[in-house]
Amino acid sequence: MFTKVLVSEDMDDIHKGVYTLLTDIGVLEVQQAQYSDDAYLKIRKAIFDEAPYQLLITDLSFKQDHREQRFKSGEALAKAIKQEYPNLKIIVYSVENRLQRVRTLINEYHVDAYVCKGRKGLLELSKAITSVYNNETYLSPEVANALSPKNELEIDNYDIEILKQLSNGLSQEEISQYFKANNIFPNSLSSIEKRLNKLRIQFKANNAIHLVALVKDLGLI
Amino acid sequence: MFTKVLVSEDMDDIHKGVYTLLTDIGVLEVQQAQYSDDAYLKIRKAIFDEAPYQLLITDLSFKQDHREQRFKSGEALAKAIKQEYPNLKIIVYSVENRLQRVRTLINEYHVDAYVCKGRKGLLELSKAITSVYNNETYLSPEVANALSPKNELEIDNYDIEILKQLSNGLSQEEISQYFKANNIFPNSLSSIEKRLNKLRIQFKANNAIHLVALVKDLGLI
DNA sequence: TTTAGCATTACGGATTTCCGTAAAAAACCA
DNA sequence: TGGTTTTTTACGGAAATCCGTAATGCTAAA
Repeated sequence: MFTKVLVSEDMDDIHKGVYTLLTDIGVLEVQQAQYSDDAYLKIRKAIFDEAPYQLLITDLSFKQDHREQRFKSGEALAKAIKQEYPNLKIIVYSVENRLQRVRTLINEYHVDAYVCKGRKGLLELSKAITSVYNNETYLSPEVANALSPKNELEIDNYDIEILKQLSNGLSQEEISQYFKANNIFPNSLSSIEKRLNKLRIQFKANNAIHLVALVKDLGLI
Repeated sequence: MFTKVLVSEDMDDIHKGVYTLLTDIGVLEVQQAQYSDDAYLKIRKAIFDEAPYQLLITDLSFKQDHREQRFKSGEALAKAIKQEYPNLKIIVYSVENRLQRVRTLINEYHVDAYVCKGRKGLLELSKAITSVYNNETYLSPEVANALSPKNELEIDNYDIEILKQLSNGLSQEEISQYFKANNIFPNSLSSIEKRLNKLRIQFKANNAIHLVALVKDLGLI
């Protein structure tokens, strides 16, 4: 079993639960980082001291306070860590259950497991730890189908960008201007209209307002 | 100190933190309910058995699963409980930090304390318990100013209703129809337009889409 | 009762969105 | 290469919005 684990989690009650779980399954050394930056520094230092962590369990979102953080989220942290230290296993433990985000974390950042906090969160976390220890990836049932594609048929970054700008108050004409200025294609007003129309149908939205409300609720933007 | 406390919280790790806190400060009997409906039933049963709880600590949002719940949220639970058993103290313990919701909970549902989950969540929860035990209300610092009015100058329920319907995909004309059908005044298209215009100015929104996006981010709808 | 002030409604024109069709351009493929 | 499909752009009319102004109605004060 792992012997040295870092838990990056800012809420102490959740950390308490994770901590007991880890000690229960025999992890000797469990450390907590309340800020994502602290986690990063601890990981570096541990490597420098030649006593590296074998596993990082991290939340995705951290409450803001006065301290300015270099890593704004667990996502950024995970990405950086995996790039620099691909050997360090990472389990993301979060309430977030958006498939899109899970997909990015697994496919692009190559984290080793994704566990949804929830009623059975700790139980699943324990499973995840075992799987990861055996070099397998693990996904909570709720997001298990995140990796099977064909889901929510292809909303790409271009779509997201339009929706974002729309929710920022730009008119379709202004979005067209903006795309032209930033060399994003296609960028004619007509294309923007067409794409929005496709999205409206896809999300069964009555109009652009409805559409933006829906995708905001889904967490796509 | 309280002797019998019910914690309505579906995540077992958070519950673990709260549980240790409660036993640490000397509460003898701590029970957990993972579903809001369970909490309601336990409270009723305890009263029926003449061993009522003195305090309910509840989250606001519960993860959904197959079991259909009568109370969709901690809000509904708190409201019902306080109406039927005003003597039972209630502390809401949630990540949610929208002033509007805190205001409703305190002013309309008369919960006794509102604590934001966060880095210092458990600490604040402990303070809240003491305050509530002394018949005082308690608010986390983050939401302390929720009760001072003059905030976000007068967005009333009528405004909220318009914004909600708008985000539901109704056109302004349809909202007018809807208001007429439900005897909400004013309900002419012109009045709706005017009110939306006021809101747009107030929130510095470029258009209706922008407006809805902004108020959704603020958690007003 | 009259009048002033405010809220509600009505109206009209400019702009934007919505939606279908079609031309132009680009990508694809024997 | 020429032909086909797909993508992008263009255009036009109907509907909805944005926005100012004006008419109507209601209430309270003089």
